[in-house]
Amino acid sequence: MIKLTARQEQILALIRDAINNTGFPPTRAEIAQELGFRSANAAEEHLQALARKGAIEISPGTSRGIRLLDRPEDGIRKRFAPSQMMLPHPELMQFSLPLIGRVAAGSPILAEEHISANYQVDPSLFSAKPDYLLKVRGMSMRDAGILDGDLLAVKKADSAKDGQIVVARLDDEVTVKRFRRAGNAIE
Amino acid sequence: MIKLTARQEQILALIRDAINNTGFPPTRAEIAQELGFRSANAAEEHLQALARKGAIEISPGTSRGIRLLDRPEDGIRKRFAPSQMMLPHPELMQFSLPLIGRVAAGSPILAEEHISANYQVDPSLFSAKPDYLLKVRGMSMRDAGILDGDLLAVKKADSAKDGQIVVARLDDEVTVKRFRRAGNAIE
DNA sequence: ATACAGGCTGTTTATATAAACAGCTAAGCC
DNA sequence: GGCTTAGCTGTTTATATAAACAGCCTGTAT
Repeated sequence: MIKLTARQEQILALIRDAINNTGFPPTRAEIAQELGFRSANAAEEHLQALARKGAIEISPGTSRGIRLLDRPEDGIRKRFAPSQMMLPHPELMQFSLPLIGRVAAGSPILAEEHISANYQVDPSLFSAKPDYLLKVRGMSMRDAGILDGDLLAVKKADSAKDGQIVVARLDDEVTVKRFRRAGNAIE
Repeated sequence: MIKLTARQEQILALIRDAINNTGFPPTRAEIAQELGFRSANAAEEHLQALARKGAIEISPGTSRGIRLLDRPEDGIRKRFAPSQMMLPHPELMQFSLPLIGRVAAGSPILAEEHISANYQVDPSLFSAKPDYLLKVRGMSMRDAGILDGDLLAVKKADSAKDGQIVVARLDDEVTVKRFRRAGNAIE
């Protein structure tokens, strides 16, 4: 797929969110409102650009006729679901991680109510057992290779080493960051 | 949920198919055409009936504003539990990490409803046990080697070191970022 | 310097769509 | 019979929505 601009990635993420949250794709007007555009035509042009680049497919003349052309990315479920039922040998056992969704300020991150799903995770992918999964929103960690929509396997810990990527809970916010302490300052 | 008539089940199946095939719910007219109705109002009434019985949810005034309300089976907890009950050998123990999905404002992040799947995760890949998994969306962390669709193992922590990549919760959204504190400001 | 793409505002228009209203039929129920 | 529910046809209307057209601005490549 042709590379997208940052703004186009944002539009794409917004469409994904809309589908996940409402069950159907957004209209041009809804996209414009969400991003603060004064004209819905800005959204229209972004959609055209995304279609040109193969990120989405547009059904002409159809309201909300936006289709994501992402990879299915369901291989995870296919790979792991069966193994869970079998559990033949301990060494082949897979483990299941809860995917944590968006959380409002003040609520415990590991509350059961925030678990949107459980995934079977391939043990060979991790050196230590994570405690849960987080879906990444936004592009702020692009430089660290963490992209919008990423699933973060989170492991609880009381301390973090310098340079480690951690999930920090600051006040009401949970943030994924690379831990780097400079004197008393925490980045 | 109130029991549906055969015809209503058919409508519901049609809606499901439409979403799976096109990516968005059908209009009244499309439902009518699919089933051979001469009037789209027949579809409208079926939708109203389905909404009354709790099978779907309708967004008034919204095109294709149909949302399926069937729970993707609450077997998440059931599937999740077994792997924890076995734990044959401590040293071979695998762990199950839940993939957290969408979470409404104010709800606990690890709620069962937010777990979209469970992944089998290899404990050997982590130095510490993550708490959950997050799926990365977008390319914002590309420079850190975290790509779209990646699973992030998130570990809860009370503090973060400078440079660490952390998961931050802003309002309703979870963002993965590199933790960087400059004086009182947190980037 | 000039062309061009990305990203917008603003306006307009044809049409897609939800949704109300009026009827009609068959089956079940008291 | 009178009443209700499911399941339709047919018509109408207000609005939601896609999509074209005209500009403007800012980089960046040529």
